[in-house]
Amino acid sequence: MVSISDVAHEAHVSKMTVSRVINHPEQVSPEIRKDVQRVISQLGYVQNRAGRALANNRHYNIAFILLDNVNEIEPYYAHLLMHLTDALREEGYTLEMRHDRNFDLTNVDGFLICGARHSDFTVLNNLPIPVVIYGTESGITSVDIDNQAGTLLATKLLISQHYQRLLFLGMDIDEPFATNREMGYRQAMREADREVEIYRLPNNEHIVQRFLQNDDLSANTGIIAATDRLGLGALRASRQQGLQVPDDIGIVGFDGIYIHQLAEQPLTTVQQPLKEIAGHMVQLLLAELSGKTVESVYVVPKLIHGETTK
Amino acid sequence: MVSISDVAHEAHVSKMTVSRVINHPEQVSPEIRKDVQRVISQLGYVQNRAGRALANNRHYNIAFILLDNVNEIEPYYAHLLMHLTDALREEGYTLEMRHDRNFDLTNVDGFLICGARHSDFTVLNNLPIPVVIYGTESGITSVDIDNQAGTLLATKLLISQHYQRLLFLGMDIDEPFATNREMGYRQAMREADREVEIYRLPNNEHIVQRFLQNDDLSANTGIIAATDRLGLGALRASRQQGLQVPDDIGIVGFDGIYIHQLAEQPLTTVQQPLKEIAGHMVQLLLAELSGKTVESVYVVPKLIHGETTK
DNA sequence: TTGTAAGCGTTATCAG
DNA sequence: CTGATAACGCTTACAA
Repeated sequence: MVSISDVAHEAHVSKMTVSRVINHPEQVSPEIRKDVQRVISQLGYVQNRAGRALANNRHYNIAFILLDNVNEIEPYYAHLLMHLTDALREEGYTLEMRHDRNFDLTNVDGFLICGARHSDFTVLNNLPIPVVIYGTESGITSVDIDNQAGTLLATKLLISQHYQRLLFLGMDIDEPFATNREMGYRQAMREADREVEIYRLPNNEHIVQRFLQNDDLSANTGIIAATDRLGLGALRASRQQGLQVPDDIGIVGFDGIYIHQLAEQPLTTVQQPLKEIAGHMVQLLLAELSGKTVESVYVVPKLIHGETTK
Repeated sequence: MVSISDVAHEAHVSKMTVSRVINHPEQVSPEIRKDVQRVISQLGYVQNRAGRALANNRHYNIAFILLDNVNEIEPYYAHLLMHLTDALREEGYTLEMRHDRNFDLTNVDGFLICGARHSDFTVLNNLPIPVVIYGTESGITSVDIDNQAGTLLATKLLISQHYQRLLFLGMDIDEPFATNREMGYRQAMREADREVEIYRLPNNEHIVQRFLQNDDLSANTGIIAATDRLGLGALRASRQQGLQVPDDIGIVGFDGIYIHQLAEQPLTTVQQPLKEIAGHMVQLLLAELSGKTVESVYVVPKLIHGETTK
């Protein structure tokens, strides 16, 4: 493996000059800089991360902690992970995968956290290294979609398509994203001067389907679902009752990764822009690492039109 | 952060003795060893990986490369990843996520690869660091399920449940796992002295469903699908034709992660034991890293009984 | 069995 | 703008 010394020797400069060309190029005279850069690419030199880590008292390693139950891991985590990986790699960082609540600080510069529940936040708030969560919680740097804006879009779409009864399938958990998705629906209904109708259920398509069996979904019902899995259950219940989607029933899901495509009819859904989210998470974390104060970021999600709305 | 020197000082020994207690405890006298261990846990000392990496010319970092198209990432990769993470972490290694074909050797001790296609193997064969793939390819250390044994099980199940027409829904790609799954079906049919009926399709439930619409699935058909997505398409086609599953039609999928549970009726499927696979992959890679010669491993998958067989 | 010295590759600091 | 030196935390080789 070619080291910085090899480059220095070959370029007839000191190791420090090479180091500077890499880290503070503006501090090196143009000619020498060019020369060193040429030698670097000629020799195929790449920084040794261990050496740099030791010198900088940094590890160039970020732990990505997925706190959801392994058996409940939704496909979109895999996509978020890939995007985080890319974003970190571009900045010279490694992503270390984890899924425990130890928050072990060993050999890690910061945490990216996903699936954290309310009960985790006291711990997270007191960690001595930077943390960015995917979700919403005051006091912690976070990136999230504007969940309320998402269901607002969804509900308005169904209103504009003249569905009469408009019901919301929410989640039976008390987490900000769940509450916010419900609020978007409430807001749209209020603005349209319509009566709300809300059910809160576990995030499982089979349960939803069974639940809606007992409900006469009569024609012209619009269903705003807090997740694609809930939407999928609604779709199945509708078809089971012999109703046509989207002619009789309109359905909009939420999340827009994988499940909406796998459904019997592709779901119209509010899509989480995971690449954008990952980018923000990494940028915020790196900013915190370099000592800056940062503000949480909220991204407005977009409607993806499938075949469950007109 | 507490370092090896702190421990050495506190325990009134040299750094080397501490190092030995960690790496070669048998070389240290019992009393001193105990004493040092006490100090270690008292101070909460943990090895700095960068220091160790630099001294050992190792990085303690393994790249996990997911070569499938990002948009086609199946949920089971997320699970495999989690298990690989755990297994590596237990051995003191970090998992670095990647999904490109650069095979960049920088700061990495080995590769774990997933989704490699035939065309990748010439490159993989000539890498200067250990590689373990998930899949089958002679010449490269690999871990795989015995795909043929899996479809053999699946086919035998449907035969034993007295389905008359037994058709195989295979994939339209020319990769060993696809071929082997087809061979398991062929073997079972040969042994039962039955005629084979094989269709090869893209791995997409919508396409399969459309394809089978034109086929009169008349009662008593058993369908062996090469993947759960294909099985899901078969399930939908059956229901669309008004046939009862599993009374009229029996279906067995393959993979057994996520999709089989999301289906309208939980699919009977051949499940990939991902935790076991991840464990083998890591063990083989570490063995190679320590210079041992190793043999590829094949794991026999198990049938999971859902509601698409009797 | 234990300790000393040197070095892994990099960068911060300070001197020129 | 450039270079010499020391230091980061750890381990190998050698000495005691």
